[in-house]
Amino acid sequence: MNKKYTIKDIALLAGVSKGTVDRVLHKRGKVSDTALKKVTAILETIDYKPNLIAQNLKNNKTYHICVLLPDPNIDNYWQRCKIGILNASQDFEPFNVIVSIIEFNPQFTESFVENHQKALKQNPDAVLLAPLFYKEAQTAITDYKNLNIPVLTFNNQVTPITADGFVGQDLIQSGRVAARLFETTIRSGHITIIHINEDISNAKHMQEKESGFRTYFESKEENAFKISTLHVEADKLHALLTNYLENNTDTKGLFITTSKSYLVAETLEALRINDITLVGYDLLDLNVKYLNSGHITYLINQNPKHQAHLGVTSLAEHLIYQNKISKTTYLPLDIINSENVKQYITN
Amino acid sequence: MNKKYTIKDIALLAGVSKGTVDRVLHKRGKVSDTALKKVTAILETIDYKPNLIAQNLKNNKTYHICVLLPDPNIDNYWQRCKIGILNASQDFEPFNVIVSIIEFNPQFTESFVENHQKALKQNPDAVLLAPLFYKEAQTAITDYKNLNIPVLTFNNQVTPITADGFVGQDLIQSGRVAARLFETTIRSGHITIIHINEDISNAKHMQEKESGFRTYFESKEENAFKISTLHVEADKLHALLTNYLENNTDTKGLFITTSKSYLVAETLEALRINDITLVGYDLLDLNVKYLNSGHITYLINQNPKHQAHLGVTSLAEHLIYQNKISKTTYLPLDIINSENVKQYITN
DNA sequence: TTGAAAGCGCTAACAC
DNA sequence: GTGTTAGCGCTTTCAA
Repeated sequence: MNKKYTIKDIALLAGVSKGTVDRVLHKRGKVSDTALKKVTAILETIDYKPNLIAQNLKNNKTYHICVLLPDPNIDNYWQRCKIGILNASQDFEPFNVIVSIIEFNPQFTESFVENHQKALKQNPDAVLLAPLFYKEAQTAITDYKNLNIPVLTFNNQVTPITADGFVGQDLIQSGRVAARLFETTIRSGHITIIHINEDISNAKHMQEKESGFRTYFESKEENAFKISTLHVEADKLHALLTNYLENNTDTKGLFITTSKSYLVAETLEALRINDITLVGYDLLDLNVKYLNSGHITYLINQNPKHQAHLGVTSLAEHLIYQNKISKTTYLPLDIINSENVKQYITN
Repeated sequence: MNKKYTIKDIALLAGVSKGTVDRVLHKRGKVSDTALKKVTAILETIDYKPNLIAQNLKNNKTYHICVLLPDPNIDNYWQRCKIGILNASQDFEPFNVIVSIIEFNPQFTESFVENHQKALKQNPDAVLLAPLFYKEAQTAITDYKNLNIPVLTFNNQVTPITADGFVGQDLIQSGRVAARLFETTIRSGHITIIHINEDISNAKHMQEKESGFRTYFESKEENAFKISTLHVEADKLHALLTNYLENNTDTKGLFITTSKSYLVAETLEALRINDITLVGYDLLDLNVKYLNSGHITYLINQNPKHQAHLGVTSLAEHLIYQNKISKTTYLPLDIINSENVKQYITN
């Protein structure tokens, strides 16, 4: 029988008081050798698990988690992150965890720095942040560490970073997923990787995806593909791509490394091109529209909502239950086509 | 300021005792009109949310959830379900929820009936079951309903079923996902749907997938595909398929509606056929092996682990927090290729 | 009909 | 060092 033991039971068995048992369990010292031995002896024979509920009932302190992320109004990608954060926030409300969201402008490092200061002032018990800017993020993390505040990063993995953990995706592998999709869909031919630069903060992201993409093909014995790379500013994309496609009529695939693949789809639609396989990222409304129209063949879901949710959950459980924060958590790389997109959006 | 109100606060504000407030909150009657009015007046002005933790601390009754599923040793598909159940079980251990797993033999209806009786004897507070056999499942559900025990079904959606809810996948849509995968990979040609019958319990499953698969192509303006269907017993598959492929050299795709696609891959490997696109279901070890070797092109993940986890979670939260059990929960239809399979297995 | 009081399991302050 | 005690928020019993 696996009876549920309580502190009271242990105290009774060991012939000491609850207080002593508590001191032993929490290694708070001030316990005689004999008492210590008696209690540990009991603890070894039974399977004692503290009642986490009761533990937290007493703890009427409220925990404060601060999340630092880009303003979804400036970059829509972050909207779903915000939803994930709000959901997680609700989950932990009964445990007296409050989550405050601070938004910065992803176009300016100054905005990040400034809002990081704002976060510091709130004196949070834990911080979740999107380390868009390498240097500034590093400094911010050091600030928190000095104050002994646990920090978790998400979405952008910047190594070597000194945060307590990271939640996100393996971007190299994500490039390989795209590569394999092209391999099965077009089998051979010319594929162009398009990096759409809106702001510098994405550079690392895009580069890793390209690296995974290329090495996938390079590691094959026979490589039937020709790979090119194109860097474009969002506002010049239409003109440049139109021109590019005219000069590269052998183009069979386009791999867009950011969430702006709808911009490319718009161009293809305008040019009435239907025979190019387009693989991009993220379930933005506009991307989904073009996925359904067939202009985008596959989207890889970076699952921002789940990332953020997991980040908050991980920190909350660390605060409440003293759970360890795992160093690296990689989320699945979801492959989305027109037929399975619905469930990913509604969930 | 959104202060956290407690029953004590309300009692103080209303000038009554905690007991009375509690009676009002739980509509247990035995409250005078005046007291009732005073308390409800207060409740309307403030935002009171009971502390779920404290609520459950008192509840030293343990909840018992019973899960009825096929023996994973007989059909390996259910192994990951079991893991999901055990995980969820751990999550709710602190809340005094115990989960017992009862396994039946999916090859015999009698085994289901017999084990259902075993479950009944345990007098559980809630039941999660895989309704493999329509008629017998229906009877079982009625039994539980008569005893006022909430029942959730998972994995197999059998309509019209009278359970309180269902967790699983949209199988029609799942067939459409496969169809779209073939459309992008082979563009045109002959595809054969293979139903591998091990036992009758899968019939409905396979039929729905086929239906979704076919209607996807039928709804297109121009249909470049020829679709055939093949029913095979597992032990006769190799011989029959070898023969079939000899007589149907135009075969470009094979869609396997069960988790046994590795059997087909074995045959293709033996015949040294590499140019047939194979789409199957589920991340069984053997399937993953052939996914990595390239004999299987895509797998659709039915996510048994998540299904079962969600089922147990949903029931546990119903018992603990009186959460409603949602009528239908559809999980995402994950598309898996050799490059993203890893994250799905380890998570 | 109502308030007072005990107690769920755990923690922490406080006497001894 | 150690036991006792009060209290976290809520439920439930019991007297009044």
